[in-house]
Amino acid sequence: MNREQVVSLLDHNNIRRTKTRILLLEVIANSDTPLEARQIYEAALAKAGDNSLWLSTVYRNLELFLKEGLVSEITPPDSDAIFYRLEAHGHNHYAICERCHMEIPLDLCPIEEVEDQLAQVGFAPTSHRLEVYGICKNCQKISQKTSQKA
Amino acid sequence: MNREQVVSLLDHNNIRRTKTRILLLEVIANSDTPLEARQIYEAALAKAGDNSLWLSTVYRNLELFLKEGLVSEITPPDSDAIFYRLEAHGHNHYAICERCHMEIPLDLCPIEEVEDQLAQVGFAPTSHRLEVYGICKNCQKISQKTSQKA
DNA sequence: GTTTTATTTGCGAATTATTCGCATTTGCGG
DNA sequence: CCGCAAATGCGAATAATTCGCAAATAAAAC
Repeated sequence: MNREQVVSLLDHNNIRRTKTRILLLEVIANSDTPLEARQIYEAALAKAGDNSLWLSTVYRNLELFLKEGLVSEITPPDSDAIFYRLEAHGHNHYAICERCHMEIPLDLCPIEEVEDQLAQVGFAPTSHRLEVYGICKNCQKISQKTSQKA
Repeated sequence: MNREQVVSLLDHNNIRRTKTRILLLEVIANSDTPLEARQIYEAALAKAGDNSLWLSTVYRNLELFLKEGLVSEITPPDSDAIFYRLEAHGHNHYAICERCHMEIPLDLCPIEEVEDQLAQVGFAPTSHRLEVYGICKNCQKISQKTSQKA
């Protein structure tokens, strides 16, 4: 995702387009794995040359992006880290590798199946997500090489 | 879930049954909403009379429970709080109210549908979860009463 | 049912993550 | 351009999480 696309993403959501926000969104959008707040900050620093932004600003903007639905966060089932990723336009179905955190988007949306059940109890859904955790093909290979006995 | 059940849960997972762990699991298991670390700590204190445990111990045990798969954590899509709940024996499909955090277990498991796709890319699933966020019936009522105009 | 041994906890200190406050700067509509 | 609301720089304050180690405790071995 290039700068222009990021900018129009901001515009469409009525978010003022500041240097920092464009930078942060570029980092998030172009990462192939979700990132922690700290990682986003460091990547942004690296991308821009030192001293160009502040950690508190990262937090403030992550909060904003979250609220506006531009990004979403996930936590793996066996740790308590929080990772942020671009919220891909209603596409909340992923397989996520527990080693490298790579995400594989899933085509099928299983929400229809449960809608009946929800309707019966009067639950009004606003969003949903399906996450399949496991080990991706590549990481399987790596662990084969690594563990000759264990 | 009573004390005995909690104890056997620990036993089955080869976790030493200490006073603290039983207490913590009881709190988690008997809450009808997921709780934050701090809340678990406070509820446990209240349940046991003051000074009987320490926040760092709560963290240590949550980490353990997570690793052993006794509990799991979730974060709502629009905040970065981490909530812990009993991991209900492979039952990872919930509708979660964004107001009161109540969970409604879902009957259907949609994982089979995506298995083909995952197999094609060599992804080996270990766990999955489906979360539907929204507003439960009860909270809908409340907001009707509250907001006479807005 | 004692003794032994490895684990867990109490407790506070240390570290890290997150939020706040406020003066200065910056987007953006007129 | 000008003005104003919003955003950022920056550090301080607060909250969350982890660490260290001696004392307490659970399960194993006797």
